[in-house]
Amino acid sequence: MERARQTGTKRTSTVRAATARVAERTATPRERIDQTAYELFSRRGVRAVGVDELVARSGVAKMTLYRHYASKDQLALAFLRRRDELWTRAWLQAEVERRAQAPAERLLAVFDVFDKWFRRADFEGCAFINVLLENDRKDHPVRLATVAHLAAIRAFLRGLAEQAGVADADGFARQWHILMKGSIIAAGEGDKEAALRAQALGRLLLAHEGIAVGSAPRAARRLRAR
Amino acid sequence: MERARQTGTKRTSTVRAATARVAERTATPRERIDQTAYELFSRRGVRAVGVDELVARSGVAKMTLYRHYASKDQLALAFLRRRDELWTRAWLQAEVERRAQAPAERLLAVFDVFDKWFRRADFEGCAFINVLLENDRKDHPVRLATVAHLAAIRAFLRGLAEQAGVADADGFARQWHILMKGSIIAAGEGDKEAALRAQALGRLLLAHEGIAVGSAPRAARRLRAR
DNA sequence: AGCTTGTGAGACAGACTTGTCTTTGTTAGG
DNA sequence: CCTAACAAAGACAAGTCTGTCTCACAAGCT
Repeated sequence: MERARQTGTKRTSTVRAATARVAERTATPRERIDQTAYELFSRRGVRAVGVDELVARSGVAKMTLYRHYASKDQLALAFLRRRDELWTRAWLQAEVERRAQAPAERLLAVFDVFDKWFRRADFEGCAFINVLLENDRKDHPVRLATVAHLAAIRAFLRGLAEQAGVADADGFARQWHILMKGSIIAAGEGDKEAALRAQALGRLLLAHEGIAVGSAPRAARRLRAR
Repeated sequence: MERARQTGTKRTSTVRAATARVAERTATPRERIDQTAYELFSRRGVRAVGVDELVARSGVAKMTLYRHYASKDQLALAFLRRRDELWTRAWLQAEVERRAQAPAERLLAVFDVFDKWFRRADFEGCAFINVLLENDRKDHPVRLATVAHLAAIRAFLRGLAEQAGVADADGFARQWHILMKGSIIAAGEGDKEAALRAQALGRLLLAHEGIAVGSAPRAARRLRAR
């Protein structure tokens, strides 16, 4: 079984070998831990990142980490909360609300934001889905937390659906979320147009609900025309 | 970090402790290995299953496994081929073709098959997605194989789309696959109605392509009515 | 009978895992 | 200035991981 896990930085045989620092040296140890955990867990999942690497890259002593977090699981839970703050709220929701005003337009804007995300060279996939699937036991607290954070995304969608006047806002939000998750997996396979494909399906759903939206933006029309 | 990985059978501290046999004793060692790997990898992914457990549950010596497969990665590749044979072709495709004749009806039947799958108590998720996401390196051979197997599923969808007279059959198949993958993740979160939600979106897409299909089956109408 | 081949059982190596402990600074507050 | 608290570095424990090795045994073939 191959065990190399280099993420850009080369790694020698020993764990402690020159691993690039991920967090600034100026921040407090706690902040360096959180920052490093965020970047490593986001990209590779919780399981694939060891405490040793985390400690080495944040430039912090292992005992310092274990003083702030009782276990790696606790750190994982803190990471998921941070991901919810930074990714779901400060990024996805904020970008969506910045790009459109009307609720239906905001729902469609989700996929405009995804489109830019999928085209980034360092596209990392959805950390919640990654952590959800890497945990086989259904009752594991880390897994339960990811399910809750995914439900929080759905709550945002449901709010928009209600504002848009959808009858069954919960069912609508679950359908919209299926489009989002499906497109993220497709993007992980390498399909960079996945967001536009999902958005086209979203337009059909909005139309079926009798909700008017503006004409398709240029990018979506380009996809349809090819 | 919790490390327990019990899957129904209780496990004591030592790996070799009484683990239930998964494969019949009558089969050849090679068959017992393949059978055990299929069941364990399908349910928990490759990473989470150790060679020791694999060996204990198949009732085979470790050296016997390593005589047939040079490494765990090679065994994982064999598993993916077997999953393609048993899950994709002998199960999904066969069930779809059994349930409907017309290509558009067969596309919709995918979600009828998924519906029964999602409601099974031992629903295990899509092994291809699981293996895809548990491997961070994009060039890893196991990851490349999963991408190929997912593309094989899409090829089946594309064939049906062509028969149904869809103009852009590849784009259509990718959209349909997004619905499938999204619904699988939703089912993994616990939404047992996910297949019907995705099917409703599929109906909208077929209608948009100008393809006539029969009325919604009882289950889908029930979902819409609630 | 003798020999080859495959097999089960298990010890073992070397690396990696999480988490604890000790020792040596270093820094901030009184 | 002195002390208390925090932190860095790293050894260490106990267990896991993949993969190799030996040894005994059993079936099939010549």
